[in-house]
Amino acid sequence: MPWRVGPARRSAGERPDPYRVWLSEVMLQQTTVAAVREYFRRFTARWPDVAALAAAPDADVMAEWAGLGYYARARNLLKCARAVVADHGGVFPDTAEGLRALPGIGPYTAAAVAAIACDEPAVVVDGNVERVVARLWAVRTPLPAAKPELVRLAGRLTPALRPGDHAQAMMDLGATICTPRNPVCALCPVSEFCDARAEGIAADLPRKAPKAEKPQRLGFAYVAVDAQGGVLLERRPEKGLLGGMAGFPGSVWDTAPAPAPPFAADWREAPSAVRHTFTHFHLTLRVFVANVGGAGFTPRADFHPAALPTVMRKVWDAAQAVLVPQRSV
DNA sequence: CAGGCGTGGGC
DNA sequence: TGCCCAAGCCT
Repeated sequence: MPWRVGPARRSAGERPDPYRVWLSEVMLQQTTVAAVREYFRRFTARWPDVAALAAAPDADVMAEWAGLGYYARARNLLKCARAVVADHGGVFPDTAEGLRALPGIGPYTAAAVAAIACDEPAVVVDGNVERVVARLWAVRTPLPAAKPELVRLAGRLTPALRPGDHAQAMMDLGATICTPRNPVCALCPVSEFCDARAEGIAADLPRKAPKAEKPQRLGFAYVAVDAQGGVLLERRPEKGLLGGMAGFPGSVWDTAPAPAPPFAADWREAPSAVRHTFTHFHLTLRVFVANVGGAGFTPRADFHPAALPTVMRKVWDAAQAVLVPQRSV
């Protein structure tokens, strides 16, 4: 990964920049490396250190995070950066315990940053490590009940020397070889020590509690565009789904919402509804469009669909089918 | 403390 | 296609 410090520079005594390690680890929470790479590049180009990020306007950071998901991470990212500047002189704490006290840094991220950036032999346990350890010791207890046991076992493997490299090696092993389905045991460097492999149950571990079915929800979204191409946007409340992000006005999203246009107009329905799946429900949005102006519209020059969360970008895309073409300003 | 909280990719 | 999920945290 581009933000890593390679072995040559490591052996020269160079440590990774804690700011970059922290930023990458927060972005990687529940998110794949492929999805993170470009976001990491843009964030570090625009805000090269924690002081620069701390000084950034909220809306700029939320817009840059748009599309990456779990937007509470972006809100906590800013809170954390500002806390580091305000309470720690602009320097990240150099222990897992100190890091853990900051917003958006939980047990995993605190341990990962401490191990990678500070050489602290912290026990780093993410989903990959849980899987690798559960297989090595053939732990049959389902998650999340097995978590404390898996942390204990992971601690047995954690070395005093190069704990950061160890943590990343464990996670890379889980991401590339000891995968959730079809683990490639033939390529695994520790297959001879793996109890699950010996028992022929590697692919069945770790066991997990069954997940609840996602309910269907419905909603109405309204795209108003004025004669100059300006659009009506609103900022969503700080807490809850898509908190703090920009979006189009609309109804609540539940089983039988009432239409909720922001004002009376000749609303025309887009031919195709938007379908989108969130963590805990499926959503179908009917999209309505009107070519009208009004107060508070965002000028076309300030409107960037890429700064919208993905579900809202889908609404914008669906609206194009019934938008009267605008003359460019 | 179980559930809320996004998204894109892989199979 | 639809379902699985991925380097979790917060309340």
